[in-house]
Amino acid sequence: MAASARKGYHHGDLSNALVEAAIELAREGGPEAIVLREAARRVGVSATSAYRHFTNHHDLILAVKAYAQQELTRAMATEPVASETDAGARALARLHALGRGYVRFAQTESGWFRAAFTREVPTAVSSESFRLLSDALDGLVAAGVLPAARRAGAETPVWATIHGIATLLVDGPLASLPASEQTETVMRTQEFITRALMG
Amino acid sequence: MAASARKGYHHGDLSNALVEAAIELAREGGPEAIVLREAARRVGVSATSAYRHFTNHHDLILAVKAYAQQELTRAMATEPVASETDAGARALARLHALGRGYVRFAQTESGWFRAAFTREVPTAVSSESFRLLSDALDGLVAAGVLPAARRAGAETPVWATIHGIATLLVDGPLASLPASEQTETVMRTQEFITRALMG
DNA sequence: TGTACATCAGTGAACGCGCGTTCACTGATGTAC
DNA sequence: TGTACATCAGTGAACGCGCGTTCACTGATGTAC
Repeated sequence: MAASARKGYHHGDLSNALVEAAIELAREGGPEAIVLREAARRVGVSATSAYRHFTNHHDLILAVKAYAQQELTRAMATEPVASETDAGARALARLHALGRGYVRFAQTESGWFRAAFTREVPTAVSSESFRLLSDALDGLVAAGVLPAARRAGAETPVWATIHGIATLLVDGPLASLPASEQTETVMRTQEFITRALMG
Repeated sequence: MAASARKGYHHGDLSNALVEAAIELAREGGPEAIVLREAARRVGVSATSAYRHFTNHHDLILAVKAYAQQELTRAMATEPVASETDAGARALARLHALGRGYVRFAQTESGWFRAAFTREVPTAVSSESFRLLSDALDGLVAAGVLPAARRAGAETPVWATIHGIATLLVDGPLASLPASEQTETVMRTQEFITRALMG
């Protein structure tokens, strides 16, 4: 059911309605499931009408990809942070929360997660989520727990590690692991990151 | 050009010829490019004939995926190892070579790399490449450079890190980085792993 | 050594599918006078 | 306040595409007697 039902011949908010339908398709089946005709069908509109609002199929996918990236960022930002009294531990807890949010998003919204990284439509790094990570690393330095000499360029290896575990668990050969082992694996990976940064 | 040209009505080695053609398709365009009809076309045979050797399209993809995993393992195993005199450094060099091989394979044969991890046809972990990693980690313990207490379950975080960087570089948002920065990034990631294991 | 016959490995035509996209159109809306 | 008309946002029919797969078939091969 589309967010805004039609009122008459003109829809009024078709562009948004189509994107919303496409987002739902991606949620259910990942980026491959973003089918222009199906999105139009769900909104209750002819397939052709989409071309008044998007230049083509890729354009629609792009909109969904942007949304999925934004949701990933939100999952990272809203993941609860373990409360700690020590400043160093607090900074570390913040970093871990980002990682947990990332992996959890991949697990609970794997369709969106895959859409956020679809090759179909190449995009640059989402600067927002990269910023969250940067800030958390800065926090580690400020708390005196990460040597400043190691700070430069630390984002990428941390990101790679979390992205790797998320991908392997959700999309890859570790998907068949029982849930308890998946959790265990994620925790070990977080410890791994901790040690790499300040071990 | 198929490896074994036809001689008459019967091909003689059609099953292999089709797999080889499919492997080449994947090399050029990744797993999505594995098209049964196209493989048959390249071998010079009717599309229908494939069904004498494979139950369906997925079956063909599976064969290609297995091959790609095997090639990945081979790339890891054949990557030159930096020579070191110290036993600890030697063990570490071995681990680094595996990672370099992994990333290099992803970069130079990205079609195969993606095929090795295609969701289209789910498979378990390739035990061979996992074994290489296990052995390298055992080597670190034997050389006294990785504390035995940290050995258990170390494979996954290391794998995740390398897999993550490979994926981001080849398939993802880091693909647009200039080559020199890519190399730099991979090196930093290797150091990151080193520190996590023995820092 | 020859022959009947089962089996195997190919063939070509066709089906059904669903997609993205184009085209000429029409109904609704808003603006100039 | 009413009307002409440009513009905007929809429509339905159709195209072309290429895919995986099924079907009834035929040519080649090998084995039993």
